[in-house]
Amino acid sequence: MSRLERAFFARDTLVVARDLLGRHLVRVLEGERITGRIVETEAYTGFDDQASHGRHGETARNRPMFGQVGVSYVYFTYGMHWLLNVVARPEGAGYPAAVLLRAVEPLTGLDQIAARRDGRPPREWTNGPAKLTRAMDIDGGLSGVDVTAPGSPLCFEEGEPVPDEAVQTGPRVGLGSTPEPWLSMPWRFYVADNPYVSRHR
DNA sequence: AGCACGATTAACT
DNA sequence: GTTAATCGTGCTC
Repeated sequence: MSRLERAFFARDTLVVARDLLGRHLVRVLEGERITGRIVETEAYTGFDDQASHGRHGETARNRPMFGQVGVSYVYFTYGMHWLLNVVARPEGAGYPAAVLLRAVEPLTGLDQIAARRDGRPPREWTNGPAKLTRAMDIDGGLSGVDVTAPGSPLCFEEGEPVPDEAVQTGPRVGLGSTPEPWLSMPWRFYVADNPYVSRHR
């Protein structure tokens, strides 16, 4: 299975978020591959997106969002959760942007995932942004990783693209007090009727 | 220096 | 449906 190259991520953030559906997220851990089929993403883009971590400018935390595309951005939130993004924007675009990985369908490394998600049914292993990082042992140490570099502990592979009729969109999740119109922008992408898409209120 | 809150989850009633 | 857990970040004083 071939790896997604830098050019894949050097496109409009919304296009990349959409195109990541059906692709495989690969975590190489102690020589073993934990992989999942991506079924849910969200786009965060531009200085004006009031929901994006990049909205107040560059800081030590959000630095990857301002850097090269195809690099991971992993951050800590709610005092206990790590969330995984990958930087994506057109070449030469002068703004921060990234795609949040919200849910995957487990494919390989099931034993490793099960061990990290002990006691829970498979459906709840990776159906949420913090669940998948827990399942795949992803934390802040994996922020700023070039996912297109050979031998990287994190990468993306071609997988099988999802046809338009199987793609659904909607507002992004968990934005709380974010003002309109950003609160309602349909920048969440997910595979229709897939049991691993995250559930929420 | 202090403080409110978050791109969430799991355990309750 | 409601709420506690838990702490780094970034804004305000």
